[in-house]
Amino acid sequence: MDRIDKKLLNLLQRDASRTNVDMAEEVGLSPSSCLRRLRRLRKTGVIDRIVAILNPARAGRVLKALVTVELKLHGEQHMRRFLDLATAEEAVSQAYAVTGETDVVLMLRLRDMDEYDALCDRLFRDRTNVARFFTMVVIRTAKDETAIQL
Amino acid sequence: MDRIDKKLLNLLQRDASRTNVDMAEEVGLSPSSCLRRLRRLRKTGVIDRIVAILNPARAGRVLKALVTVELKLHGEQHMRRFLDLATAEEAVSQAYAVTGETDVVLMLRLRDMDEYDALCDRLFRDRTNVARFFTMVVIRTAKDETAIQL
DNA sequence: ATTTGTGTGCAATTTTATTGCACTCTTTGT
DNA sequence: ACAAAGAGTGCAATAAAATTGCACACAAAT
Repeated sequence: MDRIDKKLLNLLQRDASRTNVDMAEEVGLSPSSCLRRLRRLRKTGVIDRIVAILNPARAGRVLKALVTVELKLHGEQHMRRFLDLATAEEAVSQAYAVTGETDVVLMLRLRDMDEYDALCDRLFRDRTNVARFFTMVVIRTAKDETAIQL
Repeated sequence: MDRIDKKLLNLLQRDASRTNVDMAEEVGLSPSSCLRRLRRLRKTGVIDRIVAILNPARAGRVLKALVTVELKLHGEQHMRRFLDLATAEEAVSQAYAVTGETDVVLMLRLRDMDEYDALCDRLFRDRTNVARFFTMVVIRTAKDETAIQL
């Protein structure tokens, strides 16, 4: 992981659709040498994957919401059961077990409030071990960055 | 946005490093026709960008934390000022203005607790208009999905 | 000094991306 | 109903990029 690798990773995190030839020139390497570095970065797992990021609005998920969840029973198996339940939901894009005031935090991407309502039914009511939950609807997204600064 | 477009988007959201030829075959189109669809999806902004997702641990950001922030002054300009401050921080990967108990939620990716400490100094103390903040350190990431289900 | 391992550039080859073209199908206007 | 226009497709030729073998350079270890 030298300076050139970091440079490549920064480029890729911003735009991974560029050609190898193009990036090779930018970092000052031959295309073949650059390609070997890229393959190594993927193989060693520094690069987890290359993906397309869609425009949520254009993809039909207009609403974002954060939900903090407090469980009734806090045992490992109860925690896991709830996380499994949440993870299986399409509308749940992030799910974390956390320290602090609550046990779980979820990030939702929703089509509309009906979907929210239905989701609450499945995750938070009935017999799902949830003591309390607080929903924060996202008004403005100031930053939503996939890149990690190196 | 027909069935084939959706199929392509789903493929790309999972793995955008595949070749056009490869995907063309999977969706049952000729490479040229498939390429034209991909270009259209990018041009119209359905595909926002293609990026590399790094392994946070291997990239040196081991800790994740969520912070809910309550501001003292809630005016538009105050909100904006705080969000600008937060957005400028490398360790802040997501920043949202939200409804509910708090005003702002931040997602942090940290190298260590020293970085957290320094960040708190810059964002939450001094004269930064923060009334209160609660930090939830992520214990387990059950889901962290960039894809949007179509 | 020799060996070993890692990284590099060059050049040849294979694979992909890209483009022009003719064709089909659907929609729109007359 | 019929012609025109628009959108999308496959094919084939061409341009560009990825991939690989090879010889060389450099550094660390023996």
